Amino acid sequence: MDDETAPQKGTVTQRAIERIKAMIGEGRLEPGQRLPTERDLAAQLGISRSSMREAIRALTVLGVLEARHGSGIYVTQLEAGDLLETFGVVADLSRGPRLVELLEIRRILESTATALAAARITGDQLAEVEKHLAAMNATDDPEEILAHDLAFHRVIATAAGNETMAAILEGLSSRTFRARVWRGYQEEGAFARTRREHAAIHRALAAHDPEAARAAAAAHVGEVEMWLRAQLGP
Amino acid sequence: MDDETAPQKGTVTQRAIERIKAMIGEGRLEPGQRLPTERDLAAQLGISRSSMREAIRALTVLGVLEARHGSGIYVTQLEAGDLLETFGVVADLSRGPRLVELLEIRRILESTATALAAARITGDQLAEVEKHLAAMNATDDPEEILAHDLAFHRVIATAAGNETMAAILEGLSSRTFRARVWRGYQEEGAFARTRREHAAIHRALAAHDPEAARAAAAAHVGEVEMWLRAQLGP
DNA sequence: CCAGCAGGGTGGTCGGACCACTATGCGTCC
DNA sequence: GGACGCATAGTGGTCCGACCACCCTGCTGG
Repeated sequence: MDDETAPQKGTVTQRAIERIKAMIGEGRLEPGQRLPTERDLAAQLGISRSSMREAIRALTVLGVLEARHGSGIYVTQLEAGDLLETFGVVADLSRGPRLVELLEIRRILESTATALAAARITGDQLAEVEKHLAAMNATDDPEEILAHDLAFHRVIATAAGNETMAAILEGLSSRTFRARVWRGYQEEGAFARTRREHAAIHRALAAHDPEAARAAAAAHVGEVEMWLRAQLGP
Repeated sequence: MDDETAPQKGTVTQRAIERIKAMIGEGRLEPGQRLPTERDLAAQLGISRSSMREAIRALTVLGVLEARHGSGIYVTQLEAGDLLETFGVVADLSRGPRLVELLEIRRILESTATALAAARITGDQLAEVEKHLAAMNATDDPEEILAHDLAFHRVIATAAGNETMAAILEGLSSRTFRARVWRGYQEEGAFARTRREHAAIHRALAAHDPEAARAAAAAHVGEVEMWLRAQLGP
Protein backbone atom coordinates (compact mmCIF):
# COMPACT_ATOMS: atom_id res chain seq x y z
CA MET A 1 0.00 0.00 0.00
CA ASP A 2 2.55 2.50 1.10
CA ASP A 3 5.76 0.59 1.57
CA GLU A 4 7.07 2.21 -1.59
CA THR A 5 9.69 -0.51 -2.17
CA ALA A 6 12.46 2.02 -1.70
CA PRO A 7 15.59 1.85 -3.88
CA GLN A 8 17.53 -0.06 -1.24
CA LYS A 9 20.16 2.52 -0.49
CA GLY A 10 22.14 2.05 2.69
CA THR A 11 21.14 -0.15 5.57
CA VAL A 12 17.52 -0.65 6.46
CA THR A 13 18.13 1.00 9.81
CA GLN A 14 19.55 4.07 8.13
CA ARG A 15 16.55 4.24 5.86
CA ALA A 16 14.24 3.95 8.84
CA ILE A 17 16.03 6.86 10.52
CA GLU A 18 15.60 9.00 7.42
CA ARG A 19 11.96 8.04 7.08
CA ILE A 20 11.14 9.09 10.63
CA LYS A 21 13.18 12.27 10.33
CA ALA A 22 11.32 13.04 7.13
CA MET A 23 7.97 12.47 8.83
CA ILE A 24 8.89 15.05 11.44
CA GLY A 25 10.36 17.43 8.91
CA GLU A 26 7.18 17.31 6.85
CA GLY A 27 5.13 17.99 9.91
CA ARG A 28 3.38 14.63 9.89
CA LEU A 29 4.66 14.14 13.43
CA GLU A 30 4.17 17.05 15.79
CA PRO A 31 6.36 17.76 18.82
CA GLY A 32 5.06 15.94 21.87
CA GLN A 33 3.03 13.56 19.76
CA ARG A 34 3.16 9.86 20.43
CA LEU A 35 4.39 7.51 17.73
CA PRO A 36 2.95 4.10 16.90
CA THR A 37 4.47 1.22 18.85
CA GLU A 38 7.84 -0.18 17.86
CA ARG A 39 6.08 -3.26 16.55
CA ASP A 40 3.69 -1.25 14.41
CA LEU A 41 6.40 1.04 13.07
CA ALA A 42 8.51 -1.95 12.13
CA ALA A 43 5.58 -3.49 10.32
CA GLN A 44 4.77 -0.24 8.51
CA LEU A 45 8.30 0.09 7.15
CA GLY A 46 8.55 -3.62 6.51
CA ILE A 47 11.56 -4.19 8.75
CA SER A 48 12.19 -6.15 11.91
CA ARG A 49 11.61 -4.77 15.34
CA SER A 50 15.35 -5.01 16.09
CA SER A 51 16.25 -2.72 13.22
CA MET A 52 13.47 -0.34 14.13
CA ARG A 53 14.72 -0.25 17.70
CA GLU A 54 18.19 0.75 16.47
CA ALA A 55 16.66 3.54 14.43
CA ILE A 56 14.67 4.74 17.42
CA ARG A 57 17.74 4.56 19.64
CA ALA A 58 19.66 6.66 17.12
CA LEU A 59 16.98 9.35 17.08
CA THR A 60 16.81 9.17 20.85
CA VAL A 61 20.46 10.05 21.34
CA LEU A 62 20.02 12.88 18.84
CA GLY A 63 17.33 14.29 21.10
CA VAL A 64 14.59 13.94 18.50
CA LEU A 65 12.63 11.12 20.11
CA GLU A 66 12.04 10.15 23.69
CA ALA A 67 11.15 6.60 24.72
CA ARG A 68 9.19 6.15 27.93
CA HIS A 69 9.31 2.62 29.22
CA GLY A 70 5.83 1.15 29.43
CA SER A 71 4.21 4.17 27.86
CA GLY A 72 5.37 4.79 24.32
CA ILE A 73 7.67 6.76 22.06
CA TYR A 74 7.21 10.49 21.77
CA VAL A 75 8.58 13.29 19.64
CA THR A 76 10.42 15.75 21.84
CA GLN A 77 9.51 19.41 21.90
CA LEU A 78 12.41 19.80 19.45
CA GLU A 79 13.72 22.67 21.51
CA ALA A 80 17.30 23.79 21.33
CA GLY A 81 18.18 22.04 24.57
CA ASP A 82 16.85 18.71 23.37
CA LEU A 83 18.70 18.73 20.08
CA LEU A 84 21.98 20.28 21.18
CA GLU A 85 22.60 18.00 24.12
CA THR A 86 24.94 16.02 21.91
CA PHE A 87 27.09 19.09 21.63
CA GLY A 88 28.50 18.17 25.01
CA VAL A 89 29.85 14.94 23.56
CA VAL A 90 32.07 16.94 21.25
CA ALA A 91 33.47 18.90 24.16
CA ASP A 92 33.97 15.76 26.21
CA LEU A 93 35.88 13.87 23.54
CA SER A 94 37.98 16.76 22.30
CA ARG A 95 41.55 17.28 23.40
CA GLY A 96 44.63 19.14 22.43
CA PRO A 97 44.28 21.83 19.80
CA ARG A 98 40.55 21.32 19.43
CA LEU A 99 40.01 22.40 23.03
CA VAL A 100 41.47 25.75 22.05
CA GLU A 101 39.17 25.90 19.04
CA LEU A 102 36.17 25.20 21.25
CA LEU A 103 37.22 27.92 23.67
CA GLU A 104 37.65 30.31 20.77
CA ILE A 105 34.08 29.59 19.69
CA ARG A 106 32.88 30.00 23.22
CA ARG A 107 34.67 33.33 23.46
CA ILE A 108 32.97 34.58 20.32
CA LEU A 109 29.51 33.42 21.32
CA GLU A 110 29.79 34.24 25.00
CA SER A 111 30.96 37.78 24.37
CA THR A 112 28.10 38.40 21.97
CA ALA A 113 25.60 36.78 24.30
CA THR A 114 26.80 38.89 27.22
CA ALA A 115 26.53 42.02 25.11
CA LEU A 116 22.97 41.16 24.15
CA ALA A 117 22.19 40.34 27.76
CA ALA A 118 23.44 43.74 28.88
CA ALA A 119 20.83 45.34 26.68
CA ARG A 120 17.98 43.04 27.53
CA ILE A 121 18.47 41.71 31.04
CA THR A 122 15.57 42.16 33.46
CA GLY A 123 15.71 43.02 37.11
CA ASP A 124 14.88 39.49 38.17
CA GLN A 125 17.57 38.02 35.98
CA LEU A 126 20.11 40.51 37.24
CA ALA A 127 19.24 39.55 40.79
CA GLU A 128 19.85 35.92 39.95
CA VAL A 129 23.21 36.79 38.44
CA GLU A 130 24.10 38.57 41.65
CA LYS A 131 22.98 35.60 43.71
CA HIS A 132 25.36 33.24 41.94
CA LEU A 133 28.11 35.83 42.03
CA ALA A 134 27.78 36.18 45.77
CA ALA A 135 27.61 32.43 46.30
CA MET A 136 30.74 32.01 44.23
CA ASN A 137 32.64 34.47 46.36
CA ALA A 138 31.35 33.06 49.63
CA THR A 139 32.85 29.59 49.40
CA ASP A 140 36.15 27.89 48.74
CA ASP A 141 34.70 24.56 47.66
CA PRO A 142 35.76 24.14 44.02
CA GLU A 143 32.71 22.02 43.27
CA GLU A 144 30.34 24.67 44.52
CA ILE A 145 32.22 27.44 42.78
CA LEU A 146 32.05 25.53 39.51
CA ALA A 147 28.30 24.97 39.90
CA HIS A 148 27.60 28.64 40.50
CA ASP A 149 30.02 29.63 37.76
CA LEU A 150 28.04 27.53 35.30
CA ALA A 151 24.75 28.95 36.56
CA PHE A 152 26.13 32.49 36.37
CA HIS A 153 26.85 32.15 32.68
CA ARG A 154 23.66 30.22 32.00
CA VAL A 155 21.51 33.02 33.34
CA ILE A 156 23.37 35.48 31.16
CA ALA A 157 22.98 33.32 28.07
CA THR A 158 19.28 32.99 28.75
CA ALA A 159 18.94 36.73 29.22
CA ALA A 160 20.43 37.21 25.77
CA GLY A 161 17.15 35.88 24.40
CA ASN A 162 18.59 33.29 22.01
CA GLU A 163 17.72 29.85 23.35
CA THR A 164 19.79 28.09 20.72
CA MET A 165 22.88 30.05 21.60
CA ALA A 166 22.30 29.36 25.28
CA ALA A 167 22.08 25.64 24.54
CA ILE A 168 25.33 25.66 22.57
CA LEU A 169 27.11 27.55 25.32
CA GLU A 170 25.71 25.04 27.78
CA GLY A 171 27.34 22.27 25.79
CA LEU A 172 30.59 24.17 25.53
CA SER A 173 30.61 24.51 29.29
CA SER A 174 29.62 20.97 30.10
CA ARG A 175 30.63 19.73 33.46
CA THR A 176 33.37 17.38 32.35
CA PHE A 177 34.73 19.93 29.89
CA ARG A 178 35.01 22.61 32.52
CA ALA A 179 36.41 20.16 35.01
CA ARG A 180 39.19 19.19 32.65
CA VAL A 181 40.19 22.66 31.55
CA TRP A 182 39.27 24.88 34.48
CA ARG A 183 40.86 22.67 37.10
CA GLY A 184 44.39 23.25 35.91
CA TYR A 185 43.67 26.90 35.34
CA GLN A 186 42.29 27.53 38.79
CA GLU A 187 45.13 25.66 40.43
CA GLU A 188 47.44 28.39 39.28
CA GLY A 189 45.84 30.82 41.67
CA ALA A 190 43.51 32.35 39.16
CA PHE A 191 40.69 32.64 41.69
CA ALA A 192 41.25 36.31 42.31
CA ARG A 193 41.44 37.11 38.64
CA THR A 194 38.29 35.11 37.93
CA ARG A 195 36.40 36.98 40.63
CA ARG A 196 37.54 40.29 39.24
CA GLU A 197 36.41 39.30 35.75
CA HIS A 198 33.04 38.10 36.96
CA ALA A 199 32.59 41.35 38.82
CA ALA A 200 33.41 43.30 35.68
CA ILE A 201 30.83 41.33 33.71
CA HIS A 202 28.22 41.97 36.35
CA ARG A 203 29.06 45.67 36.44
CA ALA A 204 28.57 45.94 32.69
CA LEU A 205 25.27 44.07 32.88
CA ALA A 206 23.97 46.28 35.68
CA ALA A 207 24.95 49.36 33.69
CA HIS A 208 23.24 47.93 30.60
CA ASP A 209 26.44 48.62 28.69
CA PRO A 210 26.74 46.14 25.81
CA GLU A 211 30.20 47.11 24.67
CA ALA A 212 31.67 46.88 28.15
CA ALA A 213 29.91 43.54 28.62
CA ARG A 214 31.30 42.21 25.35
CA ALA A 215 34.82 43.22 26.29
CA ALA A 216 34.57 41.80 29.80
CA ALA A 217 33.22 38.45 28.62
CA ALA A 218 35.78 38.18 25.83
CA ALA A 219 38.57 38.89 28.27
CA HIS A 220 37.16 36.38 30.74
CA VAL A 221 37.11 33.48 28.30
CA GLY A 222 40.18 34.74 26.52
CA GLU A 223 42.26 34.45 29.67
CA VAL A 224 41.58 30.74 29.88
CA GLU A 225 42.09 30.37 26.15
CA MET A 226 45.51 31.96 26.33
CA TRP A 227 46.45 29.82 29.29
CA LEU A 228 45.40 26.64 27.52
CA ARG A 229 47.21 27.68 24.36
CA ALA A 230 50.37 28.11 26.37
CA GLN A 231 49.89 24.72 28.02
CA LEU A 232 49.72 22.98 24.67
CA GLY A 233 52.62 24.83 23.21
CA PRO A 234 56.26 23.94 23.85
CA MET B 1 37.08 -10.10 36.53
CA ASP B 2 36.14 -6.68 35.22
CA ASP B 3 32.39 -6.65 34.91
CA GLU B 4 32.22 -4.48 38.02
CA THR B 5 28.55 -5.31 38.67
CA ALA B 6 27.63 -1.67 38.07
CA PRO B 7 24.91 -0.05 40.20
CA GLN B 8 22.24 -0.67 37.56
CA LYS B 9 21.46 2.92 36.71
CA GLY B 10 19.61 3.55 33.52
CA THR B 11 19.11 1.09 30.74
CA VAL B 12 21.70 -1.51 29.86
CA THR B 13 22.25 0.11 26.49
CA GLN B 14 22.78 3.51 28.03
CA ARG B 15 25.41 2.10 30.34
CA ALA B 16 27.15 0.45 27.40
CA ILE B 17 27.24 3.79 25.58
CA GLU B 18 28.81 5.46 28.59
CA ARG B 19 31.34 2.66 29.00
CA ILE B 20 32.55 2.95 25.43
CA LYS B 21 32.61 6.74 25.59
CA ALA B 22 34.63 6.48 28.78
CA MET B 23 37.10 4.09 27.13
CA ILE B 24 37.71 6.65 24.42
CA GLY B 25 37.81 9.54 26.85
CA GLU B 26 40.42 7.76 28.95
CA GLY B 27 42.49 7.07 25.88
CA ARG B 28 42.07 3.30 26.04
CA LEU B 29 40.69 3.48 22.51
CA GLU B 30 42.68 5.54 20.05
CA PRO B 31 41.20 7.24 16.97
CA GLY B 32 41.28 4.89 14.00
CA GLN B 33 41.64 1.86 16.20
CA ARG B 34 39.51 -1.19 15.67
CA LEU B 35 37.21 -2.38 18.45
CA PRO B 36 36.54 -5.97 19.43
CA THR B 37 33.67 -7.59 17.59
CA GLU B 38 30.09 -6.88 18.60
CA ARG B 39 29.88 -10.36 20.04
CA ASP B 40 33.01 -9.93 22.14
CA LEU B 41 32.02 -6.49 23.35
CA ALA B 42 28.62 -7.76 24.37
CA ALA B 43 30.23 -10.61 26.29
CA GLN B 44 32.71 -8.29 28.00
CA LEU B 45 29.97 -6.01 29.30
CA GLY B 46 27.71 -8.95 30.06
CA ILE B 47 24.87 -7.81 27.80
CA SER B 48 23.20 -9.23 24.74
CA ARG B 49 24.40 -8.51 21.25
CA SER B 50 21.15 -6.68 20.47
CA SER B 51 21.71 -4.18 23.24
CA MET B 52 25.34 -3.76 22.28
CA ARG B 53 24.31 -3.11 18.69
CA GLU B 54 22.00 -0.33 19.83
CA ALA B 55 24.84 1.23 21.79
CA ILE B 56 27.12 1.02 18.77
CA ARG B 57 24.44 2.48 16.54
CA ALA B 58 24.03 5.38 18.95
CA LEU B 59 27.75 6.14 18.93
CA THR B 60 27.75 5.75 15.17
CA VAL B 61 25.19 8.48 14.61
CA LEU B 62 27.13 10.69 17.01
CA GLY B 63 30.12 10.31 14.73
CA VAL B 64 32.25 8.60 17.35
CA LEU B 65 32.31 5.12 15.87
CA GLU B 66 32.22 3.84 12.32
CA ALA B 67 30.98 0.36 11.43
CA ARG B 68 32.30 -1.23 8.25
CA HIS B 69 30.24 -4.16 7.09
CA GLY B 70 32.32 -7.32 7.01
CA SER B 71 35.38 -5.65 8.45
CA GLY B 72 34.80 -4.35 11.96
CA ILE B 73 34.01 -1.34 14.12
CA TYR B 74 36.46 1.53 14.25
CA VAL B 75 36.89 4.69 16.27
CA THR B 76 36.66 7.70 13.98
CA GLN B 77 39.44 10.27 13.82
CA LEU B 78 37.25 12.24 16.24
CA GLU B 79 37.68 15.31 14.09
CA ALA B 80 35.31 18.22 14.24
CA GLY B 81 33.60 17.17 11.04
CA ASP B 82 32.89 13.68 12.33
CA LEU B 83 31.39 14.81 15.60
CA LEU B 84 29.48 17.85 14.41
CA GLU B 85 27.72 16.20 11.50
CA THR B 86 24.69 15.84 13.73
CA PHE B 87 24.53 19.59 13.97
CA GLY B 88 22.84 19.53 10.60
CA VAL B 89 19.94 17.65 12.14
CA VAL B 90 19.21 20.62 14.36
CA ALA B 91 19.10 22.91 11.37
CA ASP B 92 16.93 20.50 9.42
CA LEU B 93 14.33 20.08 12.14
CA SER B 94 14.14 23.69 13.26
CA ARG B 95 11.41 26.00 12.13
CA GLY B 96 9.85 29.28 13.00
CA PRO B 97 11.64 31.46 15.51
CA ARG B 98 14.50 29.01 15.93
CA LEU B 99 15.49 29.47 12.31
CA VAL B 100 16.12 33.11 13.14
CA GLU B 101 18.17 32.09 16.16
CA LEU B 102 20.27 29.78 14.01
CA LEU B 103 20.83 32.52 11.46
CA GLU B 104 21.83 34.87 14.26
CA ILE B 105 24.44 32.37 15.42
CA ARG B 106 25.60 31.91 11.87
CA ARG B 107 25.93 35.65 11.48
CA ILE B 108 28.08 35.90 14.59
CA LEU B 109 30.33 33.00 13.67
CA GLU B 110 30.48 33.67 9.96
CA SER B 111 31.44 37.31 10.41
CA THR B 112 34.22 36.37 12.82
CA ALA B 113 35.39 33.55 10.60
CA THR B 114 35.49 35.85 7.58
CA ALA B 115 37.45 38.41 9.55
CA LEU B 116 39.98 35.78 10.59
CA ALA B 117 40.14 34.52 7.03
CA ALA B 118 40.93 38.00 5.75
CA ALA B 119 44.03 38.01 7.89
CA ARG B 120 45.15 34.48 7.18
CA ILE B 121 43.95 33.49 3.73
CA THR B 122 46.58 32.18 1.34
CA GLY B 123 46.88 32.82 -2.36
CA ASP B 124 45.65 29.36 -3.24
CA GLN B 125 42.62 29.68 -1.02
CA LEU B 126 41.83 33.11 -2.43
CA ALA B 127 42.01 31.67 -5.91
CA GLU B 128 39.52 28.99 -4.92
CA VAL B 129 37.19 31.62 -3.50
CA GLU B 130 37.37 33.46 -6.80
CA LYS B 131 36.66 30.27 -8.71
CA HIS B 132 33.40 29.66 -6.87
CA LEU B 133 32.51 33.33 -7.10
CA ALA B 134 32.93 33.29 -10.85
CA ALA B 135 31.03 30.01 -11.21
CA MET B 136 28.19 31.46 -9.16
CA ASN B 137 27.90 34.47 -11.43
CA ALA B 138 28.19 32.43 -14.61
CA THR B 139 25.02 30.37 -14.26
CA ASP B 140 21.35 30.76 -13.59
CA ASP B 141 20.76 27.25 -12.33
CA PRO B 142 19.70 27.63 -8.69
CA GLU B 143 21.11 24.24 -7.80
CA GLU B 144 24.53 25.11 -9.14
CA ILE B 145 24.47 28.54 -7.55
CA LEU B 146 23.63 26.99 -4.20
CA ALA B 147 26.45 24.47 -4.51
CA HIS B 148 29.05 27.13 -5.27
CA ASP B 149 27.60 29.40 -2.60
CA LEU B 150 28.15 26.68 -0.01
CA ALA B 151 31.66 26.01 -1.31
CA PHE B 152 32.44 29.73 -1.29
CA HIS B 153 31.70 30.00 2.41
CA ARG B 154 33.33 26.68 3.20
CA VAL B 155 36.65 27.78 1.77
CA ILE B 156 36.47 30.96 3.82
CA ALA B 157 35.65 29.07 7.01
CA THR B 158 38.56 26.75 6.39
CA ALA B 159 40.88 29.68 5.77
CA ALA B 160 39.94 31.02 9.19
CA GLY B 161 41.97 28.19 10.66
CA ASN B 162 39.40 26.88 13.13
CA GLU B 163 38.23 23.48 11.95
CA THR B 164 35.58 23.25 14.63
CA MET B 165 34.04 26.54 13.63
CA ALA B 166 34.10 25.49 9.99
CA ALA B 167 32.27 22.29 10.89
CA ILE B 168 29.59 24.18 12.81
CA LEU B 169 29.09 26.61 9.95
CA GLU B 170 28.86 23.64 7.62
CA GLY B 171 26.01 22.31 9.72
CA LEU B 172 24.33 25.70 9.84
CA SER B 173 24.46 25.83 6.06
CA SER B 174 23.34 22.28 5.42
CA ARG B 175 21.77 21.65 2.10
CA THR B 176 18.22 21.24 3.26
CA PHE B 177 18.48 24.21 5.61
CA ARG B 178 19.68 26.48 2.88
CA ALA B 179 17.14 25.11 0.48
CA ARG B 180 14.32 25.91 2.86
CA VAL B 181 15.38 29.41 3.79
CA TRP B 182 17.29 30.66 0.77
CA ARG B 183 14.71 29.55 -1.74
CA GLY B 184 12.10 31.99 -0.61
CA TYR B 185 14.70 34.69 -0.19
CA GLN B 186 16.12 34.29 -3.67
CA GLU B 187 12.70 34.20 -5.23
CA GLU B 188 12.28 37.80 -4.23
CA GLY B 189 14.91 38.83 -6.75
CA ALA B 190 17.75 38.97 -4.28
CA PHE B 191 20.22 37.56 -6.79
CA ALA B 192 21.76 40.90 -7.57
CA ARG B 193 22.11 41.83 -3.94
CA THR B 194 23.65 38.48 -3.10
CA ARG B 195 26.21 38.89 -5.85
CA ARG B 196 27.09 42.35 -4.64
CA GLU B 197 27.55 41.06 -1.09
CA HIS B 198 29.69 38.17 -2.21
CA ALA B 199 31.81 40.56 -4.21
CA ALA B 200 32.24 42.76 -1.16
CA ILE B 201 33.35 39.80 0.92
CA HIS B 202 35.84 38.79 -1.73
CA ARG B 203 37.16 42.34 -1.97
CA ALA B 204 37.79 42.48 1.77
CA LEU B 205 39.51 39.09 1.71
CA ALA B 206 41.76 40.12 -1.18
CA ALA B 207 42.65 43.32 0.66
CA HIS B 208 43.35 41.32 3.85
CA ASP B 209 41.08 43.73 5.69
CA PRO B 210 39.49 41.91 8.68
CA GLU B 211 37.14 44.69 9.71
CA ALA B 212 35.74 45.12 6.23
CA ALA B 213 35.40 41.36 5.93
CA ARG B 214 33.55 41.16 9.24
CA ALA B 215 31.14 43.87 8.20
CA ALA B 216 30.54 42.40 4.76
CA ALA B 217 29.86 38.90 6.11
CA ALA B 218 27.60 40.19 8.88
CA ALA B 219 25.62 42.22 6.37
CA HIS B 220 25.39 39.24 4.04
CA VAL B 221 23.88 36.89 6.60
CA GLY B 222 22.03 39.71 8.29
CA GLU B 223 20.08 40.45 5.12
CA VAL B 224 18.63 36.97 5.09
CA GLU B 225 18.05 37.12 8.82
CA MET B 226 16.06 40.30 8.52
CA TRP B 227 14.04 38.90 5.66
CA LEU B 228 13.21 35.75 7.59
CA ARG B 229 12.33 37.76 10.67
CA ALA B 230 9.89 39.77 8.60
CA GLN B 231 8.39 36.60 7.13
CA LEU B 232 7.66 35.21 10.58
CA GLY B 233 6.36 38.46 11.98
CA PRO B 234 2.81 39.60 11.35
C1' DC C 1 -16.81 7.74 46.56
C1' DC C 2 -12.24 6.36 46.67
C1' DA C 3 -8.34 3.25 47.30
C1' DG C 4 -6.22 -0.81 45.79
C1' DC C 5 -5.51 -4.31 42.64
C1' DA C 6 -5.28 -6.77 38.24
C1' DG C 7 -4.82 -6.82 33.49
C1' DG C 8 -3.26 -5.37 28.92
C1' DG C 9 -0.13 -2.78 26.36
C1' DT C 10 4.39 -0.80 25.86
C1' DG C 11 9.37 -0.40 25.69
C1' DG C 12 13.70 -3.20 27.29
C1' DT C 13 16.42 -7.33 27.05
C1' DC C 14 17.79 -11.63 25.55
C1' DG C 15 19.46 -15.66 22.58
C1' DG C 16 19.94 -17.70 18.39
C1' DA C 17 19.73 -18.12 13.52
C1' DC C 18 20.79 -16.71 8.97
C1' DC C 19 22.34 -13.26 5.36
C1' DA C 20 25.77 -9.94 3.08
C1' DC C 21 30.06 -8.36 2.82
C1' DT C 22 35.22 -8.23 3.52
C1' DA C 23 39.66 -9.87 3.94
C1' DT C 24 42.85 -13.33 3.86
C1' DG C 25 45.37 -17.13 2.19
C1' DC C 26 45.87 -20.92 -0.71
C1' DG C 27 45.80 -22.89 -4.99
C1' DT C 28 45.96 -22.56 -9.86
C1' DC C 29 47.34 -20.81 -14.12
C1' DC C 30 50.19 -18.00 -17.01
C1' DG D 1 58.19 -17.16 -9.88
C1' DG D 2 54.52 -14.14 -9.94
C1' DA D 3 49.80 -12.64 -10.62
C1' DC D 4 45.28 -13.78 -10.62
C1' DG D 5 41.06 -15.95 -8.82
C1' DC D 6 38.47 -18.59 -5.82
C1' DA D 7 37.24 -20.77 -1.39
C1' DT D 8 36.69 -19.72 3.35
C1' DA D 9 36.51 -17.83 7.84
C1' DG D 10 35.14 -13.86 10.26
C1' DT D 11 32.61 -9.61 10.62
C1' DG D 12 28.62 -6.53 10.75
C1' DG D 13 23.43 -6.50 9.18
C1' DT D 14 18.90 -8.42 9.66
C1' DC D 15 15.36 -11.09 11.38
C1' DC D 16 12.55 -13.83 14.67
C1' DG D 17 10.34 -15.14 18.92
C1' DA D 18 10.30 -15.09 23.63
C1' DC D 19 10.27 -13.06 28.08
C1' DC D 20 10.83 -9.21 31.48
C1' DA D 21 9.89 -4.52 33.63
C1' DC D 22 7.18 -0.80 33.70
C1' DC D 23 3.06 2.35 32.96
C1' DC D 24 -1.64 3.15 32.53
C1' DT D 25 -6.34 2.16 32.69
C1' DG D 26 -10.36 0.27 34.41
C1' DC D 27 -12.52 -2.67 37.40
C1' DT D 28 -13.39 -4.24 41.94
C1' DG D 29 -14.25 -4.03 46.58
C1' DG D 30 -14.52 -1.61 50.66
